[in-house]
Amino acid sequence: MRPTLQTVADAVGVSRSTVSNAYSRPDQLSGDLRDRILSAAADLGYAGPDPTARSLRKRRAGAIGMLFTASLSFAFTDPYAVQYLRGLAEAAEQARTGLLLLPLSDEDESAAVAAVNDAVVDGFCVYCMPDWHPALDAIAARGLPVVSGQRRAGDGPLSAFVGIDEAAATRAAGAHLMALGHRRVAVIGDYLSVAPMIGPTTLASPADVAYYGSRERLRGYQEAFAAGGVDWSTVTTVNVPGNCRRDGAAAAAHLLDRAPRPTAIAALSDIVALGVLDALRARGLRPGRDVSVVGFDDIPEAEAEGLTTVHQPAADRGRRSGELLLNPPTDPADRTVVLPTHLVVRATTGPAQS
Amino acid sequence: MRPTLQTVADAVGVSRSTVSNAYSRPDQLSGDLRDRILSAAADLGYAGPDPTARSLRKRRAGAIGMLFTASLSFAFTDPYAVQYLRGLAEAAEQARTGLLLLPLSDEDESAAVAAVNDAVVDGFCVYCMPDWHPALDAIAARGLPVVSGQRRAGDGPLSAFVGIDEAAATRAAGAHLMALGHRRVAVIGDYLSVAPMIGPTTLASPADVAYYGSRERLRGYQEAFAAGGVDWSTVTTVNVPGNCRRDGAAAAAHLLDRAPRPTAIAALSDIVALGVLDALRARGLRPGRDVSVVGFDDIPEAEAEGLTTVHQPAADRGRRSGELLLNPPTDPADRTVVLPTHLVVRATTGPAQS
DNA sequence: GAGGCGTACTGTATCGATTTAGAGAAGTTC
DNA sequence: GAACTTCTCTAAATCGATACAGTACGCCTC
Repeated sequence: MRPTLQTVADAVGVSRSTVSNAYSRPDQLSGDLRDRILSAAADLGYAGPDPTARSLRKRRAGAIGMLFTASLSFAFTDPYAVQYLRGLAEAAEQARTGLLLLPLSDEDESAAVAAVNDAVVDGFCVYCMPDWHPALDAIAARGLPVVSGQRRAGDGPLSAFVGIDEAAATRAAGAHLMALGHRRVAVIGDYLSVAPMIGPTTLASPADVAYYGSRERLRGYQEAFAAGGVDWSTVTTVNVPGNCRRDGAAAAAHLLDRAPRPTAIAALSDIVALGVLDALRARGLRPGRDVSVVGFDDIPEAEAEGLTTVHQPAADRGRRSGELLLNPPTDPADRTVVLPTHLVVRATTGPAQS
Repeated sequence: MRPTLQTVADAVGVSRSTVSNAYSRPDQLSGDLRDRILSAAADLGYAGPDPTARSLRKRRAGAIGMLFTASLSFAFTDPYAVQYLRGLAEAAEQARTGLLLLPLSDEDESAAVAAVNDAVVDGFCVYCMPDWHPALDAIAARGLPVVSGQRRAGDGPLSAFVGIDEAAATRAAGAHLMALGHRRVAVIGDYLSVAPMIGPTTLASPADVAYYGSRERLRGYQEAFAAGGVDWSTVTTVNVPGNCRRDGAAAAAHLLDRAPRPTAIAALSDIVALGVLDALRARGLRPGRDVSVVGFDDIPEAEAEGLTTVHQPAADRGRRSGELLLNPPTDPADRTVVLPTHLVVRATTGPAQS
C-alpha cells in the first residue's frame, strides 16, 4: 500500500496536519520536528503530497488546457500552430503553469467532449474549432475561464478573445490584388466545406463556413473583390482537407488545369499557398507573372520563397492568450485583444496578365 | 456556490451515488430516473463530475507529463523537438490521453521539482535532461512509469528507454571524416560545459559532459577519431549555450578565425551545423571543399541545404516513448527500444584539403 | 500570580467524487 | 408459499490532502 500523509503521521506520532505543514508551510512547525517528519517520510518511501488530492482541496490544477481543431499531432506539423504554441508555452512557463494538450480525435466528437470533461485544468485555450463542435459547449459548461481566437455567440463573462481582425487582413490582401488589376480570382482554404475533400466548393456565401477564421478571411476577400467590381459568384472557392503543402498543390490543380484559369489565387494559409507555388512551377508557370499568389500567416518559409502574404503575430497570439487566461482582467473591455496584421508584398504578386 | 453531485441528488431526491451512476454507469439505474437526473443537473448548471475529484478516486489522471531540458517554449523552436513531440502526441491521442507539458524554468531548479510534484499525470516522459537535475529524482520518487531517451544509473523497474545508439551514430560520422583524410577536426555541441557560454571548452574527456546525448555523441567521435589516429587532446570542443543557428555560427567563429583552422567540424545537432555553414559562407569558405561539416538529427532543413548528417527517427522516438509509457510491457527486455540511425552523406563533406 | 500573548501542534470538517455491500421491492420458479 | 433472482437504489467507506478553529503550554508583564 502506498504511504500517505497519515502513514507518515502515524510513524512519527504527530497529526496528519503537521505532516502536511512540514511540506507546505515549514514555518508552522519547529525545524527539528520537520526534519524528523521528512526523514520518516523518506524511510517510508513517501514522495510528498499527492498532486491530485492537493488539487482537489486547493481548487487549483496548475495547468491550462489547450484545444486544437484537428488531431493534436497535427498541431506539430503546422508552423503557424507551433509558433502559437510557443507563445502560449512562454506565458504558461512564466506563470509556472503546465500546458495540457487535449487529445481530440477527428472522428469521434464524444471523445473530445470526454477529454474536456476529464481535463484537470484551471482554464481553456481554444485554437481553431468549428463553431458547432460540442467540445466548445462542454468547455462553456465547465465554468472555467476560456480564451479563444474565435468569437462565438453566447460567450460568457469568463471568456476572452485574443486574435486579429481576420476580415480586415484579407480585405487588404484582396485590395492589393484588385489594384494589380486581377479580376479572375480564386480562393483556396481549409475547412471551407464540411466534407474533407479537395476541390471546388459550392459556397453561396462566406457565412456558410463553419470555422471562424476561414469564414472571416473569406468575408474579407468577398468585400475587397466586391469593391473591385468582382461579384462573389464568379469567384471559385476550393477546399483543402488538411493544411498541408501537398493538398494546396492538388487544390491548385483544379484551378490551373481548366481554362480560363484565374490570374490570381488567394490561399487562406501560407502552407497552402506554398503548395500552390509548387503546382505553378510544376506547370512551368511563373508566380507573380503568370499567376499571382497570396498567402496568410507569414511563416518563415513564406519569406524564404518570396510569398506575398498577410503577416500575423503567431507567437504573440499564443502568449497574450496565455496571459489573459492566467490572470483574467476584471474590466470586460480588456477581455478583447485584437493584434495588428499587415500585408507583406513580396514576389508572388504582380500585375494581372490578361 | 458551484453545484456538486450532492446538489443534484438533493434536487432530485435521490442519493449521491445514483447521480454518479447516472453519469458513469447508465446501466445501473432506470432510464426514466436518469433522464430526470440529467435534466435537473442541466437546470442547476451542473456540468458533470469534477475531473479532479474523479482523478483522485480513480487513481488515474488521463494525462502524461513531458519534461524538457531547456525552457518549455524552447521545445517549439527546435525542429527536432517538434518532431519528437508530434510522435508523442500521436501516441497520446491514440490512447485518448492528454499531454501535459511541464514548465521548467532554466534558472530555478526547485520550480522544476515543484512542477513535477504538482503534475497530475499517470507517467512521465523525459526528453533531454542533465543527469544531475533534481527533477529526475523527483520523478523517480513519484513512483510512476517513466520513459526517457537517456540511460541513467538507478533506473527502476518502472522506467523504460527509447532512444538510439548515440555513440554508434557519431562513430559512423567520425569514421566518414577519417576516411576522407581529415585530421584537424573540431566538435561543436550544446551543453558540453556547465556554463552557458560560447567558446572552446576544457574537456578532458567526453565523460565529463552532464547530458547523456551530448556525452555519448562526443564519445562516438572520440572513438572514431582515435581509430583514425587522432588523439582526443588535439580535438577542439566548442560549447554553444542554445541549440540555435546563430550560436552555431558564433561558435564556428572560434574555430575559423584562428590558424590553423580545422578541416572538418562536427556539430552535435543540425541546427548548430547550419549555423556553422552560415559562418563558412560569411567568410567565403566553401562547405565540403574548404571545410567539411557534419550535423546530427537530419531535420528537413538539413536536406534542403545539403548537409551531411546522421539521420535519427525523431517522430518515431516520440511515438514509441508514448506507447511504452501508456502500456508498460511486462517483460523487462521490452523496456529498452533502440531505434536505428544512419549516416546521410550529402554535399558538406569532402576530402580533406591540407 | 492573574492576565495576556505567541508558538506549536491537534482534531475535525471539507473538497467532490467512486465503490462496495446490501436493503427492499417486484417478479420468477418449483 | 418458500426460495431465489433481478432490478433499483442507498448508506457508508474511501481516495489523500488542506483549512481552520481550537487547545496546551511556556513566557512575559505588572
